[in-house]
Amino acid sequence: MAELLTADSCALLVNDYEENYDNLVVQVQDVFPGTLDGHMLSKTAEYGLLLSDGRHSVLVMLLPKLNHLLEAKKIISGAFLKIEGVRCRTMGGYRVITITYATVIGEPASDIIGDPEEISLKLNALVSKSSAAAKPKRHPFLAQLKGNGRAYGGVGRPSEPAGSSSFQASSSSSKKGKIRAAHPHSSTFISGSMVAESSSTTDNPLFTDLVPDMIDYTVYGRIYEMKGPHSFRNQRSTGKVMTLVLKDRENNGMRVVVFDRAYEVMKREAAVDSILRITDARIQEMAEKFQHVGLLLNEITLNDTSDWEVCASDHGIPPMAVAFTALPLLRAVESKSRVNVLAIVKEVGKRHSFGAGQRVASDGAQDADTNHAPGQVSAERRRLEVQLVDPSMNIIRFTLWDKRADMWNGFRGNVVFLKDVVVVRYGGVGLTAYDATVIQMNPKLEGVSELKKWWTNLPNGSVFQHLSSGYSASGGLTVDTAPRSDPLSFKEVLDSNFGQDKRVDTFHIFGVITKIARNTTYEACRFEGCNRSLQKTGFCLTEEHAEQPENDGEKRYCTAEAVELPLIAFSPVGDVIMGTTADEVHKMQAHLDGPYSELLRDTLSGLTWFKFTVQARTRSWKQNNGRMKYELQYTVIAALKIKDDDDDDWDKDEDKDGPVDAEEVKAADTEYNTMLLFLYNVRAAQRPSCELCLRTWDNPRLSAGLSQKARSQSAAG
DNA sequence: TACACCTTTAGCTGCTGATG
DNA sequence: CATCAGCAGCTAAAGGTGTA
Repeated sequence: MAELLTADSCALLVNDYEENYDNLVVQVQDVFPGTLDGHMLSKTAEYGLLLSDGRHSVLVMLLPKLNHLLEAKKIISGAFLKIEGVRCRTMGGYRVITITYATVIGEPASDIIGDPEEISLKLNALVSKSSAAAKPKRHPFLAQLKGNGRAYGGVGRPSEPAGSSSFQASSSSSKKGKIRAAHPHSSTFISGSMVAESSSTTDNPLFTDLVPDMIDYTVYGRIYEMKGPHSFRNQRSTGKVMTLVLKDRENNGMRVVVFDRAYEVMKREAAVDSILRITDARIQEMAEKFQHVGLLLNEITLNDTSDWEVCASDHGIPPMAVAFTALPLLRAVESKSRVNVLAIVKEVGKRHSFGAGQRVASDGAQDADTNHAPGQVSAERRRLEVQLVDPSMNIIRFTLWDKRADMWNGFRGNVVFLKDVVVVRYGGVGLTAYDATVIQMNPKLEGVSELKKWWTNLPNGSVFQHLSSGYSASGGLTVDTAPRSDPLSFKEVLDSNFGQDKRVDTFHIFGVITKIARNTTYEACRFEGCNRSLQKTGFCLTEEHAEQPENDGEKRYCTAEAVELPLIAFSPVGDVIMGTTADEVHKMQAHLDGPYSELLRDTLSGLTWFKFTVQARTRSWKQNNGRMKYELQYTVIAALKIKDDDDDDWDKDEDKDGPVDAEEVKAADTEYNTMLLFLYNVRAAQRPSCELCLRTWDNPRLSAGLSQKARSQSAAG
């Protein structure tokens, strides 16, 4: 049995920063749940193993994805484990070894081979004599803060009394020698009997070297987190506080608490990823309630007298090591979760300006009484939509609001790093920047150059799959971004539950416009992205747009077109449908017999096929009688001219989401219903009633489906 | 004035839960 | 001199386009 074991494998695990092993076999001495103060460390249970090579034993963590080996009772005391993947970190002054890949070999032995002595994982950090030496630090993962020792027997074997030789205690029993704080690149190999040696870190101390009340030091760290400031109140005082998490060059996590004026300066000058120099700031033991996995047990506090600054140099601190969530995985992520994303900017939409009132709650109608009176001047809200891609060939929509939208400075092809971006579910999965979200263009992070290379070498005509079911028309995103590639027939749309209840669905349909109405334009605010009308009052009701730019007296026009189903298309999509800008259409409209009728004739020729991207959603609003009304609505959010015999302007390059060739058009012709787009006049006199709309369908089944849908929707309201 | 359609985030409140 | 919760869940507050 003993011959199975690899000699000195425990020492290898402790000292070697290798991540892969071919033939490292150890015996499982013990299995226990990883706890901190009696609590499981995370929602995913994490387990610790005491592994033995016959001479020594070492405490390791098991990556939760290997928990199935425990559940299957394969990893039990006495079992032999072939370790193939290992991750080794320094945390809280301890070596934390995590087994990332292992297989169980052979049959478990009935007893433990030899009389192994547990190797301490405590690093020989520099400590002051006053406090830290007297109060031994605790292993960040496995220490029992109440000093009860390791919690035995959680898995695979019956309960056993908590050993007096707790993990912490065993570190003090390291009579055999201490482990040197091995540098990752150090080739020094320590086997069997280990050499006590103190690290020479006085010149450039690590966070592990800091102890309470220490003075005469300077440390450097990279900001990983920035929270607050938020208000607090206690018996003695009230104030505001900001908390940072910094990591030093060996990835030790240090909490930094910023008080008083210091947080104002910090907020102004520093950001996530900034390097901070801190000199002689107060160090104190962290209150238990703030202790957290990955953080040292001491913290630094800064106030207005503290000596710190943001540095330009990284002082040897490696780039941020961040765990990213790949785009396709976001489909499975709970709404409102915060994730980190590294992706390529595929498209940047246009900033859209709209008002901030008259909100009807998306979930439930109860708070709809916050409705604003129409025509009242109100503040502006701005939205920007960005499409991100990664090598999974998926696209996701990233939304920014107001200041965040203004501050966006990314372009197509940029690598963007989003830290703590929020997963939202609105028409499929999307991302929204919240206050805490950190946005960095072209960051210095691992994986960035690979990502850039992937984007640069992407073959032309590559097809992306959209994870969001849609995006906003007002974002001005190009039509080559397809939420779904296959077009639906009208019947399929009408028979579906698209857009019902809280669903927001985006899909494609093919169609030919056969009827079009006049006077589909109105004079709009001249501020970019704002579609509000100037017609009634002569000024924009958005407060910030009160002063209209002169523009040589030129008016700016927007299209507000409604098409049947009922479909709705505003600028800029309306412009695509019309084949010209709303401004031009408006000029033409002045002379009905001139170019406008030509435009209509061309548009209605039946030769121009469109691929429409349509978004279905149920809208709700509060009626005057206090009851809610619901209506299913179809909005055109993108229109792509896919075939026009007379039109040489058809830009083939525009169609990047897959070939839309003659064959596809033909398929649409035969497979799908011919869609009659009746662009009716929004003016009352010429606006057909709903009944009239329905009668224009030549397919009675579709008409029936539509009117039934309309009935059921109004019945719901 | 009523109706139809567009649809988010910040900030506050109040609870958490093992232990004796 | 020492100061610090965190989170889920709820709610307020934020305009714009148009017609009848």
